Amino acid sequence: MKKKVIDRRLVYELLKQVPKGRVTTYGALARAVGHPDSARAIGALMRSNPYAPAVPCHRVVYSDGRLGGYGGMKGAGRKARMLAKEGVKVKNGRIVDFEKHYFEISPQTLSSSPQSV
DNA sequence: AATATGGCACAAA
DNA sequence: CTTTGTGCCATAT
Repeated sequence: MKKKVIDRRLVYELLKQVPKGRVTTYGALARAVGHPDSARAIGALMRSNPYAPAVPCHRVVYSDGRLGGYGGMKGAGRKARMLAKEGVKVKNGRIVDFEKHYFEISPQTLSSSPQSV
């Protein structure tokens, strides 16, 4: 039993590893950090985004390929614009070729020791 | 410490 | 395909 605390640092690091013009989902990100069920938690971390703008939280979208939210689901339009500017085409709130722009994050263990049990 | 909020995911209809 | 409802978790105040 380990602590069920998502490593903020790890989340940001993983997110930072997402190249420009590429997008990922909270779920995938959550998995990358070792919390496959904490997709929402990831959003929670992004919400405060203490590492902003070092962390491109705007590159994180829904698993459905939609944009998701941004500032209370109000600045989603802005997010779309940013992504479009980076090369991710967004059409009517939906990412074009989402899976094509989708970037699967590698579960890097960062500086922590994996110590698999 | 507890409540409210929130930038999600998945299933079913 | 769209919409509704539920479950999960962490943050901020």
